[in-house]
Amino acid sequence: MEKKTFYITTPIYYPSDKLHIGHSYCTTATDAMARYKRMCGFDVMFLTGTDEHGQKIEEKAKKAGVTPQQYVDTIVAGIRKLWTLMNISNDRFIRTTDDYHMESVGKIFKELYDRGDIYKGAYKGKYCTPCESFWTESQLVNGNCPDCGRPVADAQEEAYFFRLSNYADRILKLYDDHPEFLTPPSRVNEMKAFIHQGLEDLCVSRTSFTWGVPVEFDPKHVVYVWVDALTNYITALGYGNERYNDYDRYWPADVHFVGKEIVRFHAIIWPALLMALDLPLPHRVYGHGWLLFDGGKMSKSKGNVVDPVLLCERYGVDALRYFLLREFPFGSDGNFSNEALINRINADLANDLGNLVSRTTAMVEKYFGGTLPVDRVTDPMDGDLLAMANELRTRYAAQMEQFAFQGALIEVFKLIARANKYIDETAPWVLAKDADKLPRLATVLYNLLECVRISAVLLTPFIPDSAAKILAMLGASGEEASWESVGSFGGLRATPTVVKGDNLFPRIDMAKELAELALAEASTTEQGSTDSATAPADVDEAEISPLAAPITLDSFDLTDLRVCKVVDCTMVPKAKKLLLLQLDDGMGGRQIVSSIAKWYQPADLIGKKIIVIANLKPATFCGVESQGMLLAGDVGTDGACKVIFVDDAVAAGVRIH
RNA sequence: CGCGGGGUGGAGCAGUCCGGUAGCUCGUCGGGCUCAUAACCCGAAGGUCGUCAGUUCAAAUCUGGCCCCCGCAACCA
Repeated sequence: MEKKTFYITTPIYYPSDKLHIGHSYCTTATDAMARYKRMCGFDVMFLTGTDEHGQKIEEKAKKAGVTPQQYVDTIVAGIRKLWTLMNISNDRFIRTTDDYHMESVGKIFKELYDRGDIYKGAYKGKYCTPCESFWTESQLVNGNCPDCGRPVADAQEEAYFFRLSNYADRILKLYDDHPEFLTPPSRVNEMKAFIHQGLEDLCVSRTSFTWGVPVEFDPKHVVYVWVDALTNYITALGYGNERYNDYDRYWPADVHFVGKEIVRFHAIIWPALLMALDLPLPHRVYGHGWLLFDGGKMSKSKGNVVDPVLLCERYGVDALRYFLLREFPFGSDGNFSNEALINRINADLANDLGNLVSRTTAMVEKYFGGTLPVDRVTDPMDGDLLAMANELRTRYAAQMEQFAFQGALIEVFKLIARANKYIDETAPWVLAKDADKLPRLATVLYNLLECVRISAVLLTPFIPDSAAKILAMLGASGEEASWESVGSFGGLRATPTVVKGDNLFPRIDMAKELAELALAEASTTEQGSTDSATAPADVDEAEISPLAAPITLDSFDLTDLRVCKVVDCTMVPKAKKLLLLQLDDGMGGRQIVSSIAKWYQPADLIGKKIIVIANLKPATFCGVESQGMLLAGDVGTDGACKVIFVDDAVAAGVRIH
């Protein structure tokens, strides 16, 4: 009989920068699911890859002085290395710059055009002639070109459009007919609301850049992201190309794992494209949550991007994989913190699992020289443990089938905790003192080994290397390490031989580690960019950023600092973070905007004297011009700051030097 | 009325779809054990589940209003 297939994908990532922990999260989850399904006997296809075209890459490459292809090649090499490091078991890796993919995209675009689902229209926007760039309303800064600041003009560009609007009804029906299509369910409401706002046809080609798949029948156009990126899920199987021949075998996909920010593309645009092509739809799309850092979104400018490579090096791949999938419910956002990571490693992996393995194997060696004898004496007090072990696989599977990684791991660790308790209840060290009790002792230790074995098998998708080490200590391989063998208690042979290994997960000294981690992250951040040093994690003293490069007095004099009196202060309309300050600068007055509304009320500032960079080029925020910047010192990790106030004796307008 | 997520013991979270004794980890306090990675086991303190109202025999859970926090949206001066 043919094995049942299971096709699972991650999004293809955009290689404009190094990947961060958020990408690792999604990919690790996908990997765990793929490994789980393989263990259950499915013929699994696990696909990941990179989305490499587009204007942004083109620009980045230009800045770096390399070709776009050279640029992405470097980044993609890093990504593949990261997945190797993290033990990701993808079966295939697709790049949208792969020739076979580009060939397929060309054909798909043409087919959609021939079917009438793609038509030629005009893309309206704002055009900056000197920069030769199109911008949307929302990209403009103060109504001007965001690059050069010069005025833009209404313009239109010829473009091809996909008739997305035609599919609104069919997509709504899809959600109703197949409630499992998009999960968790909260995402469905969001999509319905979006569709009800009215779907517009989708721009699927551009002429303003060239880094993409050319439109075969109109070569000044390149295919824009949607048709190029989303179709990777079928081109990687060989749809429209000769490179692979797996489309019939694996399509439709069983599940696309995607971040919640791209649910819309996968739950609206992708099904619409497939409908237009008359192809079957994926069974499920799962929109997982984000990892937040200190409650805020990770971003480069906040300096809180967490580097997965660094964490793997310090704690091991399995510890990181375990943490990511145990700490956070997959469908919701989660707060990443170094403290939580270390805490989780210590509490679960070191204290509970690692220590259980250690104490169990140590006792088998100590009391029986490593091999259990065959004589047994059971006791009613074993019942609870055995019942739990018997049920575990069923409970675990129920969670895994819902992509509830956290729930599945909680189930396994309930057995691990129960086993630790069982040691206390049975007190093997007491049994060991009485030769008559040795059969009972052997039973106790067998029960423990068996629980360890079942746990290790079920943990394999999450912590593959460590689970393998545990099974090796028990001498369990082949059938004794199989999914079938953990369906009920007793799969381990009666007289196992055990070899105690090294500590699987050494305990981590929290205080010491947090301090070192803060330093390590700071140094990687500095290498990567000019961003200020990363936020200190639970370190008492504020982190002091490194001294800037020396300057001359002349260069300092370029900065005109003035004492200004705050005459009036109000909130900027429609802005949450901005205060508008009217200042007496001794030169007729000026206004500045400052993003300190979170920490200062207008009343806190009125009448005070502050220092302003007075010759800073004016800029506009939320439609309000700011003619300078006030000085303030950071006091927190979230941008909190204290304004520098000046002694009232200094008159407004005085230059600071 | 811009869109979305969230508010549960000191901290971080589960539970909310499918109402029925409020659970987990860490921390604190007390006890036990000595096989083990100063780990493990037991016990205790600590919560009006943001708030107001409604439905119900019964609400963290369902309904409506309000408050607060966060992300995104032209807000990193």
